[in-house]
Amino acid sequence: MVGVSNGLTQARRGPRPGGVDTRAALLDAAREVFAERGYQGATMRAIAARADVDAAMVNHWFGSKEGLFAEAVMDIPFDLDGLVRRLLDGDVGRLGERIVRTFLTNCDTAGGGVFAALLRSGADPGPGGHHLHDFVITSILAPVLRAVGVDQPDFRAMLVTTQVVGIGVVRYVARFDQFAAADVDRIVTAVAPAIQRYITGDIA
Amino acid sequence: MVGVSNGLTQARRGPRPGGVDTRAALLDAAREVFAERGYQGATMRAIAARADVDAAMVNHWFGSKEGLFAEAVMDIPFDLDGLVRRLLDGDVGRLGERIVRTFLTNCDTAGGGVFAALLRSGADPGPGGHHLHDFVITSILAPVLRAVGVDQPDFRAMLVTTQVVGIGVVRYVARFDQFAAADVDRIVTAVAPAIQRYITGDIA
DNA sequence: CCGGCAATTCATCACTCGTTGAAATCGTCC
DNA sequence: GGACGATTTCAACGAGTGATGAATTGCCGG
Repeated sequence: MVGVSNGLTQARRGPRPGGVDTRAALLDAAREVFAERGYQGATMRAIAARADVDAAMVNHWFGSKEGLFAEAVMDIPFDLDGLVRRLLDGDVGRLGERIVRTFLTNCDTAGGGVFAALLRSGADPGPGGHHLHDFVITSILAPVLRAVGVDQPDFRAMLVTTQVVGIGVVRYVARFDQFAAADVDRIVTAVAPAIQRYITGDIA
Repeated sequence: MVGVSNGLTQARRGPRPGGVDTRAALLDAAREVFAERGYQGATMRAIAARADVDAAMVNHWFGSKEGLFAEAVMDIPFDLDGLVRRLLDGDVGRLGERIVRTFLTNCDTAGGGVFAALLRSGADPGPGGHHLHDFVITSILAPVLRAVGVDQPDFRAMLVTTQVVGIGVVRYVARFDQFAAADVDRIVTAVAPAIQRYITGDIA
C-alpha cells in the first residue's frame, strides 16, 4: 500500500491541518486492536491504520510498541482510592452486588476494551503479564476485603476474583452470545449472592 | 543454530533409531507450548525444539501449524457422554461439587495444559475460536442442566461457566500464586455451594 | 517573510515466522 | 545384500514484524 488513507496518491508529509491529536487517536486505536487481538496479535501497522496514520508514529509518540501498550492499556488513569471508597460505602451485606455492578457498568461503558485488552494480553507473553493481578487483587479486592474485616481476606479476594474474571471472560473476551447480550441487572441478580457469600459467608 | 539437539555437529538425517514416536512427541510438546504461549505465541520452531525435532516435522506429520493445533488441542479424545453420565450420577444437590471437582482434577492431571491452551487460544484469533463454547457449554453443561430439569437451563449453564472458567483462568492461565497452589478440596468446599446455587437455586 | 522546529510519511533494515523441496539416512522386504 | 519407501534434517523462500533515519511539510516567532 502506498499511502495510508489513500491507496493511489501518496499522503502529504508534515503536520496535518486542523490540529488533530494523533497521539490520542493512536491510544484509542491501540485499545481497540489490543482488545481484539491481544498484545502479539496487534501489529503496529494495524493500529496505525485504524488511527489513519503511519506506523512510524507509534515510535515517534511512544518509543515502541511496548510503550504504546503501557500507556494505552496499563496506564489507566483510574481513581483507585475513590473506587475502593465507593465500594466500601454502604451496607457490607450488599458489597457483592456493588462489586458486580461496578465491574459490569465500568466495562460496558468505557473500559470494556481495556479489560479485554488487559486479560487477552495478560495471557500473552509480553508486557503486562502480572498487571491483572496487581490491578484486580492488589489494588482493589484485597484492600476492600481487609477493610471489611473478615477472616482469610486474601483467599476470599481470590474467590471473588475467579467469579468476576470469569464473567469478564465470558462477556467481553469470548463473547458468548447469551451472556454478552444479557442485561446488567439480570447478571447482578444472579451473581451477587455468590460473591456476597465469598465475602461474608462460610467458605471453610 | 545448526542442529536441534546439538549446536555444534549436524544431526544425522533419516529415521531415528529405536522407533521413537515423533508424532506423539510433537503432540505433547505442542500442548505444552500452546498452553504457555497461546496459538500465535507458540512458534513451530519452539514446539519442534521442545520435541527435540526439526520444525519441518510439523508439516510432515500434520500438514500445517493449524493442523497440529487441531489435533493437539481441539481433537481431545474425550468421553463426553461418559463425563455427562458421571456428573448426572448421584444426588442433584451435590452436582455443583461434582462439577468443580471433576474440572479441577481433570485439569490438574492430564488436561491442565489442554484447558490453558484452549482458553489462551480461544482468546487468540486463529483456529479454535469458538471451541471453548462448544466444549464447555454445548457438549457438557447444557446437556447436564437440561437433564436436571430446571428452569432457564441455558442461562444457568452460562452462570456455571463463568465460575468454572474464572477458576480455570486464575489457576491455570494467569496462575495467581495463592490459587494455583491451593488444595483441590479447599477450592471445592469454597466454590461448590455457589455453583450449586446456579444450578438449583433461585437466580431470578 | 523567513528560519527553525515539530509533525508526518517514506524507504528500508534486520529479524522471525510458516512453509517448501531437496538431500541424506534408516528400516524392511525380496 | 540391494533397492525402495518412510523418516528426518537442512537450506532457503516470501511474507510480515518492529524499528530507524532521512526527506518533506506545516506552523509559529521574529
